[in-house]
Amino acid sequence: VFVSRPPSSPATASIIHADLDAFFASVEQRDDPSLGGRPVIVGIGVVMCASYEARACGVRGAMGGREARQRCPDAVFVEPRMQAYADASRAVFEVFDDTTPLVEGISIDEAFLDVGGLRRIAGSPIDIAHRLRAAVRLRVGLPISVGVARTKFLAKVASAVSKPDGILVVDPDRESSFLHPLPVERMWGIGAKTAQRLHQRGIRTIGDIAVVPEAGLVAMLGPAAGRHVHSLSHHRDPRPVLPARRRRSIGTQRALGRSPKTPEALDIVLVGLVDRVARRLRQCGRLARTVVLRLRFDDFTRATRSHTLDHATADTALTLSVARGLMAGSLARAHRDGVTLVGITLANLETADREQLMLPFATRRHVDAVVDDVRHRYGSTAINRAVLLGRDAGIEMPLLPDPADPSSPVGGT
DNA sequence: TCTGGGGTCCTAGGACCC
DNA sequence: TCTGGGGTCCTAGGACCC
Repeated sequence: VFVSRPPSSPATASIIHADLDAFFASVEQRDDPSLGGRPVIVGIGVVMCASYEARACGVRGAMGGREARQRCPDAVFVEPRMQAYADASRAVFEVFDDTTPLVEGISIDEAFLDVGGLRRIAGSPIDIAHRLRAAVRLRVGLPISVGVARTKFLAKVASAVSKPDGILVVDPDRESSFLHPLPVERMWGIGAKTAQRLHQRGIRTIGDIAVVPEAGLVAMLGPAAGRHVHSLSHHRDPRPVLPARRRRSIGTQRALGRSPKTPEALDIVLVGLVDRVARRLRQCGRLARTVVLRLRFDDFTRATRSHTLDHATADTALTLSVARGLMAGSLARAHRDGVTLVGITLANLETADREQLMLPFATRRHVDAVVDDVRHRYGSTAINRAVLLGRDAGIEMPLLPDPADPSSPVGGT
Protein backbone atom coordinates (compact mmCIF):
# COMPACT_ATOMS: atom_id res chain seq x y z
CA VAL A 1 0.00 0.00 0.00
CA PHE A 2 1.61 3.26 -1.01
CA VAL A 3 -1.35 5.59 -1.04
CA SER A 4 -2.36 7.34 2.12
CA ARG A 5 -5.02 9.95 2.28
CA PRO A 6 -7.29 11.68 4.71
CA PRO A 7 -10.75 10.16 5.05
CA SER A 8 -13.12 11.63 2.51
CA SER A 9 -15.53 14.26 3.66
CA PRO A 10 -18.35 12.55 5.54
CA ALA A 11 -21.02 14.54 3.80
CA THR A 12 -20.42 13.46 0.21
CA ALA A 13 -21.25 10.26 -1.64
CA SER A 14 -17.90 9.55 -3.26
CA ILE A 15 -17.41 5.79 -3.02
CA ILE A 16 -18.41 3.70 -6.01
CA HIS A 17 -19.08 -0.02 -5.84
CA ALA A 18 -18.96 -1.54 -9.33
CA ASP A 19 -20.21 -5.08 -9.82
CA LEU A 20 -20.49 -6.95 -13.12
CA ASP A 21 -23.90 -8.55 -13.74
CA ALA A 22 -24.02 -12.36 -13.86
CA PHE A 23 -20.36 -12.13 -14.80
CA PHE A 24 -19.51 -15.61 -16.16
CA ALA A 25 -22.82 -15.92 -18.00
CA SER A 26 -22.46 -12.44 -19.48
CA VAL A 27 -19.02 -13.31 -20.85
CA GLU A 28 -20.52 -16.40 -22.50
CA GLN A 29 -23.34 -14.34 -24.02
CA ARG A 30 -20.86 -11.75 -25.23
CA ASP A 31 -18.59 -14.33 -26.89
CA ASP A 32 -21.40 -16.38 -28.46
CA PRO A 33 -24.10 -14.11 -29.90
CA SER A 34 -26.46 -17.08 -30.30
CA LEU A 35 -26.74 -17.10 -26.49
CA GLY A 36 -27.97 -13.50 -26.31
CA GLY A 37 -31.33 -13.22 -24.58
CA ARG A 38 -31.39 -16.93 -23.76
CA PRO A 39 -31.10 -18.54 -20.32
CA VAL A 40 -27.43 -19.49 -19.86
CA ILE A 41 -26.08 -21.57 -16.99
CA VAL A 42 -22.33 -21.79 -16.46
CA GLY A 43 -21.25 -25.00 -14.72
CA ILE A 44 -22.35 -28.55 -15.37
CA GLY A 45 -22.67 -30.42 -12.06
CA VAL A 46 -23.39 -27.29 -10.07
CA VAL A 47 -24.48 -23.81 -11.10
CA MET A 48 -21.56 -21.40 -10.90
CA CYS A 49 -23.41 -18.54 -12.55
CA ALA A 50 -26.85 -18.13 -14.11
CA SER A 51 -27.82 -15.42 -16.58
CA TYR A 52 -30.74 -13.20 -15.64
CA GLU A 53 -32.93 -15.11 -18.09
CA ALA A 54 -32.18 -18.30 -16.14
CA ARG A 55 -32.64 -16.56 -12.79
CA ALA A 56 -36.14 -15.63 -13.94
CA CYS A 57 -37.03 -19.35 -13.73
CA GLY A 58 -35.63 -19.59 -10.21
CA VAL A 59 -32.12 -20.87 -10.98
CA ARG A 60 -29.60 -19.76 -8.34
CA GLY A 61 -25.87 -20.06 -7.79
CA ALA A 62 -24.63 -23.29 -6.11
CA MET A 63 -27.83 -25.09 -7.16
CA GLY A 64 -27.41 -28.67 -8.36
CA GLY A 65 -27.38 -29.14 -12.13
CA ARG A 66 -30.38 -31.46 -12.09
CA GLU A 67 -32.62 -29.04 -10.24
CA ALA A 68 -31.49 -26.20 -12.49
CA ARG A 69 -32.49 -28.16 -15.57
CA GLN A 70 -35.89 -28.97 -14.07
CA ARG A 71 -36.56 -25.34 -13.33
CA CYS A 72 -35.26 -24.10 -16.64
CA PRO A 73 -35.53 -26.81 -19.34
CA ASP A 74 -34.59 -24.36 -22.11
CA ALA A 75 -31.34 -23.32 -20.48
CA VAL A 76 -28.05 -23.68 -22.32
CA PHE A 77 -25.45 -25.30 -20.05
CA VAL A 78 -21.90 -24.12 -20.65
CA GLU A 79 -18.60 -25.43 -19.29
CA PRO A 80 -16.81 -22.69 -17.35
CA ARG A 81 -13.91 -21.00 -19.18
CA MET A 82 -11.93 -19.55 -16.32
CA GLN A 83 -9.25 -18.07 -18.55
CA ALA A 84 -11.82 -16.08 -20.52
CA TYR A 85 -13.27 -14.71 -17.27
CA ALA A 86 -9.83 -13.80 -15.97
CA ASP A 87 -9.09 -11.93 -19.21
CA ALA A 88 -12.42 -10.09 -19.08
CA SER A 89 -11.80 -9.20 -15.45
CA ARG A 90 -8.41 -7.75 -16.29
CA ALA A 91 -9.93 -5.60 -19.01
CA VAL A 92 -12.59 -4.28 -16.63
CA PHE A 93 -10.01 -3.50 -13.96
CA GLU A 94 -8.09 -1.50 -16.56
CA VAL A 95 -11.16 0.68 -16.92
CA PHE A 96 -11.30 1.02 -13.13
CA ASP A 97 -7.62 1.95 -12.97
CA ASP A 98 -8.13 4.56 -15.66
CA THR A 99 -10.85 6.10 -13.50
CA THR A 100 -9.03 6.55 -10.18
CA PRO A 101 -5.86 5.37 -8.45
CA LEU A 102 -7.93 4.28 -5.44
CA VAL A 103 -9.30 0.93 -6.62
CA GLU A 104 -9.84 -1.95 -4.19
CA GLY A 105 -10.60 -5.23 -5.93
CA ILE A 106 -12.98 -7.43 -3.93
CA SER A 107 -13.27 -10.39 -6.27
CA ILE A 108 -12.95 -11.27 -9.93
CA ASP A 109 -16.02 -9.19 -10.80
CA GLU A 110 -16.34 -6.31 -8.33
CA ALA A 111 -14.37 -3.43 -6.85
CA PHE A 112 -14.64 -0.28 -4.79
CA LEU A 113 -13.45 3.01 -6.28
CA ASP A 114 -12.90 6.16 -4.25
CA VAL A 115 -13.48 9.12 -6.53
CA GLY A 116 -13.75 11.75 -3.81
CA GLY A 117 -10.65 13.66 -4.84
CA LEU A 118 -11.45 13.85 -8.54
CA ARG A 119 -14.23 16.41 -8.67
CA ARG A 120 -12.18 19.14 -10.27
CA ILE A 121 -10.54 16.98 -12.89
CA ALA A 122 -13.25 14.42 -13.61
CA GLY A 123 -16.53 15.80 -12.32
CA SER A 124 -18.95 14.62 -9.67
CA PRO A 125 -18.99 11.01 -8.47
CA ILE A 126 -22.32 10.54 -10.22
CA ASP A 127 -20.92 11.74 -13.55
CA ILE A 128 -17.92 9.49 -13.08
CA ALA A 129 -20.16 6.51 -12.31
CA HIS A 130 -22.19 7.02 -15.50
CA ARG A 131 -19.02 7.27 -17.58
CA LEU A 132 -17.60 4.17 -15.89
CA ARG A 133 -20.60 2.08 -16.86
CA ALA A 134 -20.46 3.31 -20.43
CA ALA A 135 -16.72 2.65 -20.67
CA VAL A 136 -17.06 -0.95 -19.43
CA ARG A 137 -19.86 -1.53 -21.92
CA LEU A 138 -17.87 0.00 -24.78
CA ARG A 139 -14.39 -1.34 -24.05
CA VAL A 140 -15.24 -4.79 -22.65
CA GLY A 141 -18.80 -5.39 -23.84
CA LEU A 142 -20.24 -6.31 -20.45
CA PRO A 143 -23.09 -4.93 -18.32
CA ILE A 144 -22.09 -3.57 -14.92
CA SER A 145 -24.09 -2.19 -12.03
CA VAL A 146 -22.85 0.68 -9.91
CA GLY A 147 -23.73 2.03 -6.49
CA VAL A 148 -22.58 5.46 -5.32
CA ALA A 149 -22.67 6.33 -1.62
CA ARG A 150 -20.81 7.83 1.31
CA THR A 151 -19.55 4.48 2.69
CA LYS A 152 -18.44 1.17 1.28
CA PHE A 153 -21.34 -0.71 2.76
CA LEU A 154 -23.98 1.66 1.41
CA ALA A 155 -22.35 1.64 -2.03
CA LYS A 156 -22.30 -2.15 -2.06
CA VAL A 157 -25.96 -2.40 -1.10
CA ALA A 158 -26.83 0.27 -3.66
CA SER A 159 -25.19 -1.60 -6.55
CA ALA A 160 -26.99 -4.81 -5.54
CA VAL A 161 -30.35 -3.02 -5.43
CA SER A 162 -29.71 -1.40 -8.80
CA LYS A 163 -29.09 -4.71 -10.62
CA PRO A 164 -29.21 -5.61 -13.40
CA ASP A 165 -27.38 -3.04 -15.49
CA GLY A 166 -28.31 -0.19 -13.19
CA ILE A 167 -26.99 2.71 -11.23
CA LEU A 168 -28.17 3.89 -7.83
CA VAL A 169 -26.97 6.89 -5.85
CA VAL A 170 -27.63 7.03 -2.11
CA ASP A 171 -27.92 10.65 -1.11
CA PRO A 172 -26.32 11.20 2.33
CA ASP A 173 -29.58 12.77 3.53
CA ARG A 174 -31.61 9.72 2.66
CA GLU A 175 -29.49 6.88 3.98
CA SER A 176 -31.94 5.71 6.61
CA SER A 177 -34.94 5.68 4.31
CA PHE A 178 -32.91 3.70 1.79
CA LEU A 179 -31.39 1.22 4.21
CA HIS A 180 -33.92 0.53 6.94
CA PRO A 181 -36.71 -1.09 4.88
CA LEU A 182 -34.29 -3.65 3.38
CA PRO A 183 -34.31 -7.26 4.67
CA VAL A 184 -31.46 -8.26 6.96
CA GLU A 185 -30.14 -10.64 4.30
CA ARG A 186 -29.00 -7.61 2.31
CA MET A 187 -26.45 -6.79 4.96
CA TRP A 188 -22.89 -7.69 4.13
CA GLY A 189 -21.86 -10.49 6.48
CA ILE A 190 -25.35 -11.75 7.27
CA GLY A 191 -25.81 -15.11 5.61
CA ALA A 192 -28.35 -17.88 6.02
CA LYS A 193 -27.44 -18.83 9.61
CA THR A 194 -27.29 -15.33 11.03
CA ALA A 195 -30.47 -14.31 9.23
CA GLN A 196 -32.26 -17.31 10.75
CA ARG A 197 -31.07 -16.36 14.22
CA LEU A 198 -32.32 -12.81 13.75
CA HIS A 199 -35.66 -13.97 12.33
CA GLN A 200 -36.24 -16.09 15.43
CA ARG A 201 -36.20 -12.86 17.41
CA GLY A 202 -38.56 -11.11 15.04
CA ILE A 203 -35.82 -9.05 13.39
CA ARG A 204 -36.49 -8.96 9.67
CA THR A 205 -35.28 -5.60 8.33
CA ILE A 206 -32.16 -3.53 8.80
CA GLY A 207 -34.37 -0.99 10.53
CA ASP A 208 -35.30 -3.68 13.07
CA ILE A 209 -31.58 -4.19 13.75
CA ALA A 210 -31.04 -0.47 14.21
CA VAL A 211 -33.36 -0.30 17.23
CA VAL A 212 -31.63 -3.17 19.07
CA PRO A 213 -28.92 -1.99 21.50
CA GLU A 214 -25.40 -3.07 20.62
CA ALA A 215 -25.17 -5.30 23.70
CA GLY A 216 -28.22 -7.22 22.53
CA LEU A 217 -26.70 -7.86 19.12
CA VAL A 218 -23.41 -8.92 20.72
CA ALA A 219 -25.29 -11.41 22.89
CA MET A 220 -27.03 -12.81 19.80
CA LEU A 221 -24.16 -12.88 17.31
CA GLY A 222 -20.88 -12.66 19.24
CA PRO A 223 -18.68 -9.61 19.82
CA ALA A 224 -17.31 -9.02 16.33
CA ALA A 225 -20.43 -9.73 14.29
CA GLY A 226 -22.67 -7.96 16.82
CA ARG A 227 -20.69 -4.74 16.79
CA HIS A 228 -20.28 -4.89 13.02
CA VAL A 229 -23.99 -5.29 12.34
CA HIS A 230 -24.85 -2.58 14.84
CA SER A 231 -22.53 -0.06 13.20
CA LEU A 232 -23.69 -0.84 9.68
CA SER A 233 -27.36 -0.54 10.58
CA HIS A 234 -26.60 3.00 11.76
CA HIS A 235 -24.69 3.54 8.48
CA ARG A 236 -21.41 3.85 10.31
CA ASP A 237 -18.69 2.30 8.19
CA PRO A 238 -15.29 4.00 8.42
CA ARG A 239 -13.43 1.45 6.31
CA PRO A 240 -11.43 3.26 3.61
CA VAL A 241 -10.95 2.08 0.05
CA LEU A 242 -7.54 0.39 0.19
CA PRO A 243 -5.78 -0.45 -3.05
CA ALA A 244 -3.53 -3.51 -3.40
CA ARG A 245 -4.54 -5.61 -0.44
CA ARG A 246 -2.23 -8.56 0.00
CA ARG A 247 -3.50 -12.07 -0.20
CA ARG A 248 -3.39 -13.97 3.10
CA SER A 249 -3.72 -17.51 1.82
CA ILE A 250 -3.65 -19.41 -1.43
CA GLY A 251 -5.28 -22.74 -2.05
CA THR A 252 -6.63 -25.25 -4.48
CA GLN A 253 -9.10 -28.07 -4.16
CA ARG A 254 -10.69 -30.84 -6.16
CA ALA A 255 -14.05 -32.52 -5.92
CA LEU A 256 -13.77 -36.26 -6.41
CA GLY A 257 -17.23 -37.72 -6.79
CA ARG A 258 -18.63 -40.48 -4.64
CA SER A 259 -16.78 -43.62 -5.63
CA PRO A 260 -14.42 -45.07 -3.02
CA LYS A 261 -10.78 -44.02 -3.25
CA THR A 262 -7.70 -46.00 -2.44
CA PRO A 263 -4.94 -44.31 -0.43
CA GLU A 264 -2.81 -44.44 -3.57
CA ALA A 265 -5.44 -42.57 -5.59
CA LEU A 266 -5.72 -39.95 -2.84
CA ASP A 267 -1.97 -39.53 -2.83
CA ILE A 268 -1.91 -38.91 -6.57
CA VAL A 269 -4.57 -36.23 -6.10
CA LEU A 270 -2.49 -34.73 -3.32
CA VAL A 271 0.63 -34.60 -5.49
CA GLY A 272 -1.30 -32.72 -8.18
CA LEU A 273 -2.78 -30.22 -5.71
CA VAL A 274 0.52 -29.51 -3.98
CA ASP A 275 2.31 -29.12 -7.29
CA ARG A 276 -0.26 -26.61 -8.52
CA VAL A 277 -0.53 -24.55 -5.34
CA ALA A 278 3.22 -24.41 -4.70
CA ARG A 279 3.79 -23.23 -8.24
CA ARG A 280 1.20 -20.50 -7.84
CA LEU A 281 2.82 -19.49 -4.57
CA ARG A 282 6.21 -19.06 -6.26
CA GLN A 283 4.64 -17.19 -9.14
CA CYS A 284 3.30 -14.53 -6.82
CA GLY A 285 6.62 -14.33 -4.97
CA ARG A 286 5.43 -15.56 -1.61
CA LEU A 287 6.36 -18.20 0.95
CA ALA A 288 4.03 -20.06 3.29
CA ARG A 289 4.52 -21.36 6.80
CA THR A 290 1.24 -23.25 7.27
CA VAL A 291 -0.12 -26.13 5.21
CA VAL A 292 -3.84 -26.87 5.55
CA LEU A 293 -5.45 -30.09 4.34
CA ARG A 294 -9.20 -29.89 3.72
CA LEU A 295 -11.41 -32.92 3.36
CA ARG A 296 -15.09 -33.21 2.64
CA PHE A 297 -17.02 -36.43 3.14
CA ASP A 298 -20.04 -38.19 1.65
CA ASP A 299 -22.40 -36.56 4.14
CA PHE A 300 -20.93 -33.11 3.37
CA THR A 301 -19.27 -32.73 6.73
CA ARG A 302 -15.79 -31.30 6.58
CA ALA A 303 -12.51 -31.62 8.39
CA THR A 304 -9.38 -29.51 8.27
CA ARG A 305 -5.92 -30.47 9.48
CA SER A 306 -3.06 -28.03 9.52
CA HIS A 307 0.62 -27.92 10.32
CA THR A 308 2.82 -24.88 10.81
CA LEU A 309 6.50 -25.00 9.98
CA ASP A 310 9.32 -23.13 11.69
CA HIS A 311 10.28 -21.44 8.44
CA ALA A 312 8.26 -20.35 5.47
CA THR A 313 8.78 -22.22 2.23
CA ALA A 314 7.69 -22.41 -1.39
CA ASP A 315 9.32 -25.79 -1.90
CA THR A 316 7.10 -28.38 -3.56
CA ALA A 317 8.78 -31.41 -2.02
CA LEU A 318 8.68 -30.04 1.53
CA THR A 319 5.07 -28.95 1.16
CA LEU A 320 4.18 -32.36 -0.17
CA SER A 321 5.77 -34.17 2.73
CA VAL A 322 3.81 -32.01 5.20
CA ALA A 323 0.60 -32.59 3.25
CA ARG A 324 1.24 -36.32 3.21
CA GLY A 325 1.72 -36.30 6.97
CA LEU A 326 -1.63 -34.59 7.43
CA MET A 327 -3.31 -37.00 5.04
CA ALA A 328 -1.81 -40.00 6.79
CA GLY A 329 -3.52 -38.91 9.98
CA SER A 330 -6.88 -38.70 8.21
CA LEU A 331 -6.80 -41.88 6.13
CA ALA A 332 -8.92 -43.89 8.54
CA ARG A 333 -11.76 -41.39 8.52
CA ALA A 334 -11.33 -40.83 4.78
CA HIS A 335 -11.84 -44.52 4.23
CA ARG A 336 -14.73 -44.83 6.67
CA ASP A 337 -16.72 -41.74 5.65
CA GLY A 338 -15.84 -41.51 1.96
CA VAL A 339 -13.83 -38.51 0.79
CA THR A 340 -15.54 -36.35 -1.83
CA LEU A 341 -13.16 -33.40 -1.86
CA VAL A 342 -9.50 -32.79 -1.13
CA GLY A 343 -7.99 -29.33 -0.82
CA ILE A 344 -4.64 -27.84 0.07
CA THR A 345 -4.35 -24.27 1.32
CA LEU A 346 -1.11 -22.49 2.15
CA ALA A 347 -1.43 -19.80 4.80
CA ASN A 348 0.71 -17.59 7.01
CA LEU A 349 2.16 -16.10 3.86
CA GLU A 350 5.38 -14.14 3.85
CA THR A 351 7.08 -12.20 1.11
CA ALA A 352 9.91 -14.12 -0.44
CA ASP A 353 13.22 -12.46 -1.06
CA ARG A 354 14.94 -13.17 -4.32
CA GLU A 355 17.23 -15.84 -3.03
CA GLN A 356 14.50 -17.84 -1.35
CA LEU A 357 12.45 -17.71 -4.49
CA MET A 358 15.31 -18.77 -6.70
CA LEU A 359 15.89 -21.97 -4.78
CA PRO A 360 12.85 -23.94 -5.92
CA PHE A 361 13.30 -22.73 -9.48
CA ALA A 362 17.00 -23.31 -9.68
CA THR A 363 17.20 -26.93 -8.66
CA ARG A 364 15.71 -29.76 -10.61
CA ARG A 365 16.38 -31.95 -7.61
CA HIS A 366 13.12 -31.01 -5.92
CA VAL A 367 10.93 -32.13 -8.74
CA ASP A 368 13.10 -35.12 -9.44
CA ALA A 369 12.75 -36.15 -5.81
CA VAL A 370 8.95 -36.07 -6.06
CA VAL A 371 8.95 -37.97 -9.31
CA ASP A 372 11.30 -40.60 -7.91
CA ASP A 373 9.17 -40.89 -4.82
CA VAL A 374 5.97 -41.45 -6.79
CA ARG A 375 7.71 -43.93 -9.04
CA HIS A 376 8.99 -45.75 -5.99
CA ARG A 377 5.63 -45.98 -4.31
CA TYR A 378 3.42 -46.87 -7.20
CA GLY A 379 5.69 -48.25 -9.89
CA SER A 380 7.10 -46.86 -13.07
CA THR A 381 3.77 -46.32 -14.82
CA ALA A 382 2.21 -44.33 -12.01
CA ILE A 383 3.35 -40.93 -13.22
CA ASN A 384 2.04 -41.41 -16.71
CA ARG A 385 -1.18 -42.76 -15.27
CA ALA A 386 -1.54 -39.71 -13.05
CA VAL A 387 -1.06 -37.41 -16.01
CA LEU A 388 -3.65 -39.32 -18.03
CA LEU A 389 -6.12 -39.31 -15.14
CA GLY A 390 -5.62 -35.60 -14.86
CA ARG A 391 -6.29 -35.09 -18.54
CA ASP A 392 -9.45 -37.19 -18.33
CA ALA A 393 -10.61 -34.95 -15.53
CA GLY A 394 -9.73 -31.83 -17.47
CA ILE A 395 -6.88 -30.93 -15.16
CA GLU A 396 -3.76 -29.39 -16.50
CA MET A 397 -0.75 -31.45 -15.42
CA PRO A 398 2.17 -30.22 -17.45
CA LEU A 399 4.80 -32.75 -18.36
CA LEU A 400 8.34 -32.28 -17.19
CA PRO A 401 10.66 -30.25 -19.39
CA ASP A 402 13.48 -31.91 -21.23
CA PRO A 403 15.59 -33.77 -18.64
CA ALA A 404 18.60 -33.52 -20.93
CA ASP A 405 18.54 -29.75 -20.52
CA PRO A 406 19.22 -28.81 -16.91
CA SER A 407 18.63 -25.13 -17.67
CA SER A 408 15.06 -25.65 -18.81
CA PRO A 409 12.54 -24.26 -16.34
CA VAL A 410 10.87 -26.60 -13.89
CA GLY A 411 7.36 -27.15 -15.17
CA GLY A 412 5.41 -29.54 -13.01
CA THR A 413 5.23 -32.96 -11.52
C1' DT B 1 -25.80 -35.45 -13.28
C1' DC B 2 -26.56 -33.80 -5.82
C1' DT B 3 -23.35 -30.45 -4.13
C1' DG B 4 -17.32 -26.15 -7.88
C1' DG B 5 -13.44 -23.43 -6.70
C1' DG B 6 -11.46 -19.40 -4.88
C1' DG B 7 -11.10 -16.66 -0.78
C1' DT B 8 -11.86 -13.77 4.19
C1' DC B 9 -12.62 -13.39 9.04
C1' DC B 10 -14.06 -14.93 13.79
C1' DT B 11 -14.24 -18.06 17.87
C1' DA B 12 -12.56 -21.04 21.31
C1' DG B 13 -9.39 -23.94 23.69
C1' DG B 14 -4.72 -25.16 24.78
C1' DA B 15 0.30 -24.40 25.14
C1' DC B 16 3.46 -21.29 26.43
C1' DC B 17 5.62 -16.89 28.08
C1' DC B 18 6.41 -13.04 31.43
C1' DT C 1 -0.09 -22.76 49.68
C1' DC C 2 -2.43 -21.31 45.96
C1' DT C 3 -2.78 -19.50 41.61
C1' DG C 4 -3.28 -13.19 38.79
C1' DG C 5 -3.40 -10.86 34.56
C1' DG C 6 -1.62 -9.91 30.30
C1' DG C 7 -0.11 -11.54 25.92
C1' DT C 8 1.15 -14.65 21.48
C1' DC C 9 0.77 -18.58 18.59
C1' DC C 10 -1.32 -22.85 16.88
C1' DT C 11 -5.24 -25.82 15.69
C1' DA C 12 -10.01 -26.88 14.39
C1' DG C 13 -14.33 -25.50 13.13
C1' DG C 14 -17.71 -22.41 11.24
C1' DA C 15 -19.95 -18.49 8.82
C1' DC C 16 -19.75 -15.83 5.00
C1' DC C 17 -18.61 -13.86 0.30
C1' DC C 18 -18.32 -14.20 -4.98
